[in-house]
Amino acid sequence: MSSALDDLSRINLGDQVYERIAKALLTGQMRPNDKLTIRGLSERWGVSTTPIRDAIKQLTQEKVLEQRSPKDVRVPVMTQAMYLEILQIRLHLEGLAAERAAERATPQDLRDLRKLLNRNDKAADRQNLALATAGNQEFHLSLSAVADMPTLQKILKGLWLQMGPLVACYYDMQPPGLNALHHEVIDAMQDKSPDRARLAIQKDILSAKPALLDQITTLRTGLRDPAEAL
Amino acid sequence: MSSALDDLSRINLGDQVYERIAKALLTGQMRPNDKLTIRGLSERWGVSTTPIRDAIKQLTQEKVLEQRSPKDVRVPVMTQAMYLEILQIRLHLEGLAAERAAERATPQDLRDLRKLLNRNDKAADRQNLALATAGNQEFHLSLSAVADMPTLQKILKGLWLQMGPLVACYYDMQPPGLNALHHEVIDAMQDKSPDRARLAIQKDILSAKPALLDQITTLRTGLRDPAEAL
DNA sequence: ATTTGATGCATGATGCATCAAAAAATCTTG
DNA sequence: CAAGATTTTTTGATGCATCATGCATCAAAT
Repeated sequence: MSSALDDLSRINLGDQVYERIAKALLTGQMRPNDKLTIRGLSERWGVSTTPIRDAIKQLTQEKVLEQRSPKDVRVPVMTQAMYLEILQIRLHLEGLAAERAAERATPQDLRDLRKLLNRNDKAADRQNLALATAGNQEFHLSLSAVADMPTLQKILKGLWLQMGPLVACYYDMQPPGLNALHHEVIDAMQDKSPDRARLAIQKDILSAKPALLDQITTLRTGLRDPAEAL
Repeated sequence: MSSALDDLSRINLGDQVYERIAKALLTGQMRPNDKLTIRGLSERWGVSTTPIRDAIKQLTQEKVLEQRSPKDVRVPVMTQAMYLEILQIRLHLEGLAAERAAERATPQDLRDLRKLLNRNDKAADRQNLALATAGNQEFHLSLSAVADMPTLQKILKGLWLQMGPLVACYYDMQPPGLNALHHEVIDAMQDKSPDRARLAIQKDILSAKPALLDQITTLRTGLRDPAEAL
């Protein structure tokens, strides 16, 4: 299960810190507008400054973290424009991934995906937020894995990370339910219907749109500058 | 003209080194299979190890450079599979950029783009490879700029960097000519025809496909391991 | 009371020393 | 002469000291 994590102690510290920050963003342990400092995380996690600096630099470059000023790096507050842009990109790219995945999926791939979906459904039933959000993301990314498109997967991973804090905040108050559309994607893949698979995943992506737009407004008004309270 | 470059001395060294390596890749000064070492570049360019390390780390993470083993970072040799994957992604994303650009382009945008194309045509006439390749790339990226989609542009920039060494090798022996399809893209934008703009840019992207596939085969046979020469 | 300027602290950038791992070169042995 | 073992060299990762800069705080002047 943790084939990639077993070697965690072997790979370099910077990457470990990267994953740690990524996880914190995805699970809502780091919230929009939170400030990150090299020395702060260094002391908190007992790691020297260099690996922390590496990780923050990379995340900043990927736009997962935002550099507001030379010494002020924060978890970005998603704007509506940014969300809508990411949405368009995802519709195209995840649609592409679903198509190709439908063309290439092996019986084993389909079994694995169904197993994953069952796990997600159970997590949703039990209101296990962390597992449900992680599972949801894993499903979306696994399409590009089945499609055998590593470059595409890397791009999508980045986009998911950017949306991470927003989604985490949302699930925080509005836990996810079962996801029929995910099952429809797999059914389409099993029928070798790229078009249906694409449409299903696109519909799934769009289904979250209204709620996330709401969440964006909530966050931005909630985090409004105290000065505006006049 | 160099609004973003005036502050070059102000921004951090790591980013300067990043740009320098990027330029070297795009202009063919660094070739596929070339090995990069921190200390090597450090001495060559008179910069300390830290900024070089930063730049190489970021480029490696973006898959612009390839980490073959823990201490062996190289300019990747593009595979056919990788090229075809990037091609699919670009068809979708640059198509999207062209559509949105066509919807939003202002008269000023159109003037700027035409000016750019004229410059490119002249560069092609004069067989100025460096200018022609840079200009070609600038045109493609400017579509996402006009579309006002910064996230999309960042993704496309990364993909272009990945293809950089391949394109540089190709232009090296097969200089580019005028590009009628680029003009067609702008004409479509001026007519506010997103569909035509998308089709034109997609056609342009595909027009390079056969030649680049050839180039891939050439490179891979040319760089074949000496051991195979039995 | 408000604004402005000076001072000190926090912080990122950079350079460098050290260490362990990898690679290269050299030597040994069959 | 070849293949393996061993030594030497190269190299990336990490930690840390230093430096320049930005920010906040506080006091003084208006």
